Amino acid sequence: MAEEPRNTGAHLVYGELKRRILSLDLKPGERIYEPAMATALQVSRTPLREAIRRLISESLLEQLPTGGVLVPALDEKVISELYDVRAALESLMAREACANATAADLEELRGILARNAAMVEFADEAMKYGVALHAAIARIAGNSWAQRFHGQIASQVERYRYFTNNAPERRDEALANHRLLVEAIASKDEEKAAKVAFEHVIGARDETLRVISASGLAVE
Amino acid sequence: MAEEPRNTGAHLVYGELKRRILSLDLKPGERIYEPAMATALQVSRTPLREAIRRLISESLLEQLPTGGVLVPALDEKVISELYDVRAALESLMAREACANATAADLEELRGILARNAAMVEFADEAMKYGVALHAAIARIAGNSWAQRFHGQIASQVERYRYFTNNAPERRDEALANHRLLVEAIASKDEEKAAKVAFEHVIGARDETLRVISASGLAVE
DNA sequence: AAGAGTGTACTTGTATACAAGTATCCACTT
DNA sequence: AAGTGGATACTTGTATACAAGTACACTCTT
Repeated sequence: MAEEPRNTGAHLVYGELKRRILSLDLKPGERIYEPAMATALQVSRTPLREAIRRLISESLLEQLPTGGVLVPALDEKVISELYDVRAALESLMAREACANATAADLEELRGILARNAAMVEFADEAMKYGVALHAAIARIAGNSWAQRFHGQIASQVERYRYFTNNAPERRDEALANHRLLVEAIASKDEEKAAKVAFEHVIGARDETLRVISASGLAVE
Repeated sequence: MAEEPRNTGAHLVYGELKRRILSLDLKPGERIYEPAMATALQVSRTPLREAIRRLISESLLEQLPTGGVLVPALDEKVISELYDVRAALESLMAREACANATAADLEELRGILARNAAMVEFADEAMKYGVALHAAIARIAGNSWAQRFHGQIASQVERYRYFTNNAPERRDEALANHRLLVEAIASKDEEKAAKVAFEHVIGARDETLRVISASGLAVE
């Protein structure tokens, strides 16, 4: 995850393309033509290709057998897989956070939790502190590979953001799970923490799948 | 993991560089200079750079803040992280295999197990069937993202191959764990399967760390 | 002698020209 | 009319030339 964003053109192009993909500004299924995109971004094909290759390696772009490149379609099966892997990773990080958390760390977690609770009626803020909690746990766990994979998963899931459920009762449930998680970490109960984290994410998965099957997922 | 290895020069170079990195033919800490490597591999810098970038994105190469590229050093902390993530992923796949395994799948797993048992006295063969068992479970689980990450982890671990313990008693223990795992999958006991897989890999981690601290890990 | 400054050799980053391959469209054949 | 053949326009893949930046050594100063 530790990105050194060296001010090279390829990195800027990477960031811009990634932003467009995650925001669905570049539509799923849409093909990318190098010359057109290069002129649009005002760079030559060389740094553009570098950015494209990197995005392919993260599955934020997809390579056709013949060599063309396109934005991957959205897919219900894939999102289920993503949440499952995310559950496994967050579960692991919760477990490792148990072993590593200092008193100061626990204070930080409880602080985030309190802000989360205070803001639970505001969807944006609640989401923000939820993410902050996960980030803090990831930092405490200190497993760079878990963080890296988790970051890739998060990027993927971002494309399905439209289908996540932010209803108030859902936020209450998340908050309750977060409380359980922090307390498990505080009591150094690895098994409990791992289990709570796992099931929390699985719950989010099922909820998202429910929203998708209700609202319909456009796949071309 | 589904790689379409299109016969492009960049892919060949990628494969060759990866092979050299994993075999420690390119030594940890060694820097890579594009012009020299390009002439050595008889391609221009363009496909070489493409391969290098891809390897960087998999952390099989490392980029210096100033732009140079080198082979990452071996590091005891990292290998612990790798095994932990691997444990989480294999645990997940074992769980998912429980849900998906057909009678034919179980037969396949038991077949591999039997061959593993028959060959337990031969290190290479035993290792081979161990890998085959994990591959079969991964296939049955059918989670492409878990497989993808697991593959990356496996590549990383490959560089530490020298430090893995292949002693006979170690192989017996692995076989016993594999038996437990297959039986858990056969009985559709997700929690059991997940737990056995997790602890099996954690055991391998501890053994590897023991070997490393005994034999000493050369870091420059 | 130690340090700062400068110049040179070499590195990576980018643009562009070219080669090879793919798809599409139209004419032509059956 | 349908299908096949080929020519054409356009795609991606590669090589190379060039620009920008980095590191290192050497000299000159103090």
